[in-house]
Amino acid sequence: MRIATWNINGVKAREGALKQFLKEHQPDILCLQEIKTVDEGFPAAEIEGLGYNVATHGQKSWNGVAILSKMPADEITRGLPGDDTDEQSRLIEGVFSVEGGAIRVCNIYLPNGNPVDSEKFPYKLRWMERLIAFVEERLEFEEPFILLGDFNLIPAPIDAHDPDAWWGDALFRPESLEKFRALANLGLTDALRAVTDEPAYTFWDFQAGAWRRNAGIRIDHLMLSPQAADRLENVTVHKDVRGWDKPSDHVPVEGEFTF
DNA sequence: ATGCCAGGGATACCCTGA
Repeated sequence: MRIATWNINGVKAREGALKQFLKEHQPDILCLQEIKTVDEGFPAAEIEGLGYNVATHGQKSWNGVAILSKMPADEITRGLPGDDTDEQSRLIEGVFSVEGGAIRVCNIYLPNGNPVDSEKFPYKLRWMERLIAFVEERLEFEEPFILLGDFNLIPAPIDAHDPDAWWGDALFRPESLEKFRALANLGLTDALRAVTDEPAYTFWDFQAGAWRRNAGIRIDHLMLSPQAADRLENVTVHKDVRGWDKPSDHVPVEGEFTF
């Protein structure tokens, strides 16, 4: 089974690219972030026409996440617990039956957190604390659990073309990375780093010729419970997608599993 | 220190992203 994540940066602007990717690669599950629409605005009929089930957790203008899957989900959960006042749509989780059991796929769009002297940075850190509590509970199930999406976190200097340029940024601040390590230390494996020690970027800014200069960062991740990590075969970063017409600034990252 | 570019929504010399 192949499970992918892609920050699509607006599903309405990217409908053509989304269809092309689904047709070319046929992932079993594709998790989207930044759909930037309410549920009713998602082109569900078109995607269902390609053989996918669609579950969305949308929001007007910003954020919004979705899970596309060839098999229907047994269960869908929307929203991150822990703060009833948080209205941002940044988490959707699906449970899927596989041979011999079930897998749980949790799709997140973790807050960016910039600028760090604004409310956005403490919101990011609090969101990560809520995520850690949520994942801790999920791991108690001791089942294949895949936490994937746009983490807005650069895990290590190797994950940036120019790490010095990111010093002080919310994506690379010590406070942010400390929480990322706390999350990983619950027992999650960074899938990409389980298969390669080489740089592999997933985001290139639209600005300043970042793509042309390969000035990228790795911020889209698949984090695996032990039961999922045991079944990991390979990870593919679909870098070519960044070169398509009217691309998103992120590219799809796909994990291949034996279930 | 700022804008670079892009999408959204309603058309704003505006907001957000990373």
